[in-house]
Amino acid sequence: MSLQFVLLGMLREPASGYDLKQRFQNSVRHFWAAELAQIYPLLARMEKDGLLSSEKVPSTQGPTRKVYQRTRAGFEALSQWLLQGPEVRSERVSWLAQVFFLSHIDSTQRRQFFVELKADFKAHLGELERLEQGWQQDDPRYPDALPDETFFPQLTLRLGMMKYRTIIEWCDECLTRLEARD
Amino acid sequence: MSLQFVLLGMLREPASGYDLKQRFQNSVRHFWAAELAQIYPLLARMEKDGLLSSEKVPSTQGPTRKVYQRTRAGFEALSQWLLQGPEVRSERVSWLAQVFFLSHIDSTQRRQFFVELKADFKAHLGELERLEQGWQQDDPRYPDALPDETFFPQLTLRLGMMKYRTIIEWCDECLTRLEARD
DNA sequence: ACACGCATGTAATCGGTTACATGATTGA
DNA sequence: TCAATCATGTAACCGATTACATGCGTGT
Repeated sequence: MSLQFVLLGMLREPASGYDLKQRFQNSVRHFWAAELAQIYPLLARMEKDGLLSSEKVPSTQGPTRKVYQRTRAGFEALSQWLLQGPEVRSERVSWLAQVFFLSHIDSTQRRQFFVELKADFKAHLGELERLEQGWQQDDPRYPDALPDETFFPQLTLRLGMMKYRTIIEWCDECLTRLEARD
Repeated sequence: MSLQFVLLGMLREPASGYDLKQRFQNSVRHFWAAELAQIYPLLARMEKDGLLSSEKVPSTQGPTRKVYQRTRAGFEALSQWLLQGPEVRSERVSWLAQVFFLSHIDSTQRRQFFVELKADFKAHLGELERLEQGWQQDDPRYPDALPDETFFPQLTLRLGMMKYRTIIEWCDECLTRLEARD
């Protein structure tokens, strides 16, 4: 049910489903993704539940837009979610499961696996670093004097980079240890 | 579909659904979880697909056990999965989403959030550290002279600890930065 | 003429969780 | 007697993915 709260959080300013999907791309994408096919029905249900209100706004191109707003109840639900404390759920990381069983393939393939893994996460890290540079250039208050609404997003960005760097470091470590064993 | 491959990987030696669930608890639990209600039907389907074979073995207590074995095709499927390279999928981390929107609650509650988060991950780290100590005491070859079947699991354990330590470090950083802002 | 971006949605399916049903043996 | 462990499964539901359907406006 967290998508509901993510949508509520993103509706600081009114937006359509289409808008929200865009907002996902350049903010929470690294720890939360959602498709339009999931967003549209959920918005409808949230309106029915009184968490959102909507109004139709004609569009310059395409069908009329349905622009949603947070209601008072919506805001309450959001803060309740945050006040409940951190929601730490068990995650599923398939590439870690693959590492766990990597003894089933031969040693060149094993090394290759870590090389690819490292490349993947280097690419992810690069994306975040570019994002950071953008923010840095756009706002001289970056990072510690930022207003609350961007300071907390910045914290998540920072953890993302730290996490990716640990994984890259670990890949290197694995590669040297594998070579030492061969 | 990764659960399928995790099961194939765990079936290095024959096991029942119930056994497999136990094996989850003390090995892959930190990056993959599964309930019996998901395991039983999946095992049945995998047998139908020719990846597993089963035989009924009477039990000392409870109903007769259904013990599964990997077939040749099952082994092929597993190595194919590993040879395809790392499966890096987008993850959903709800507590990070909460941090992203944390500006919606007041500053004491915000700090409280990070305190709880840190405690949660310290507990997780503790579990892994205890697991490591056990392995260390059981096998003098730990960690670099271990046989392949336990060396790779050990790598995943190590990354788990590294990841949790970065998160804890980040929590501390967030707390000092928040105090500096207030 | 055709592809692309805007903008809305539905339907089928899949992976996972929660709750329920059954029944034997063992130990407090 | 009662709870726990062993051991199998089914059913209902929920969250997420993939595929499909529709149609306007703009630029090549």
